[in-house]
Amino acid sequence: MRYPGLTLRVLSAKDPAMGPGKAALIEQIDATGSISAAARSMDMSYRRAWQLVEAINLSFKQPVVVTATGGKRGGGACVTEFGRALVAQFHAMEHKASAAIAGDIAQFTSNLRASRRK
Amino acid sequence: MRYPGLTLRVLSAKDPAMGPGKAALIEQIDATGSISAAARSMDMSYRRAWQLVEAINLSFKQPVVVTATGGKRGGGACVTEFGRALVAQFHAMEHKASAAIAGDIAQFTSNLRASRRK
DNA sequence: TTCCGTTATATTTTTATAAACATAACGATC
DNA sequence: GATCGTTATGTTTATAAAAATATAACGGAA
Repeated sequence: MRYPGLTLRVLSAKDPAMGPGKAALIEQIDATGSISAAARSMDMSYRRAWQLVEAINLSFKQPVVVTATGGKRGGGACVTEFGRALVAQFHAMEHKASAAIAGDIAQFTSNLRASRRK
Repeated sequence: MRYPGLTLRVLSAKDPAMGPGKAALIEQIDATGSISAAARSMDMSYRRAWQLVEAINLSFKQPVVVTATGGKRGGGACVTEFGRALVAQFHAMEHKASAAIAGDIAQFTSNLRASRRK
């Protein structure tokens, strides 16, 4: 769901270990089995995706994505059970927080001006 | 309150009309009576603060900050009652959302590695 | 009419971020 | 040992964001 004109960062960090973008990347890696395929599907450069994966793995005590090089299909990447649980918990937090303020959204957005042109 | 290693954007927008930074700026303008004093207190350039104020006022149907030029003390800026209500509601939403996931935070952050040194 | 601190705005410069490009290494398969 | 798609990494270029710099205008007060 998309809300116009409002950013509510309930939690913040200068260099967050997890966020909407990283969660989406992990899910695409899980769906495709490789960093490069995930990057393609998200219209992201492989380099950027790989750097995000590196940052994610360095942030947590346990690995979130494990990779393999070479082999019959060139290699690949897998999301660990720990990683899946992490993403699931992240989404659960999103939903809880979102539900808690659902009633306020309409009131708030009613004050927004209809989008001005350029 | 500050949480490490996690960004949870419950609401998002490409060009948000309101967020933590803008709310803080409005509060400083309200406390100091001028955009320039607010900018100084936040270690922000006057230009940047003014641009944020302009964007805020353009975003909402009613003015949030009203300004005056010249005069005995050079001019100044005031936050409208509408603006104060807006900021109050924003913080109320922050608190509601934060409270809704307070129980998940400790669990989540326990998975974070102790901050690696550069 | 000169002074002051502020609002308001344009222009330039710097910095940070992202993108683009290039290439090495891996290892199973044939 | 040649091939293939992937991981892994360095280097360069382009773009965007921020900062710095500069200046005009405002309008009371002295």
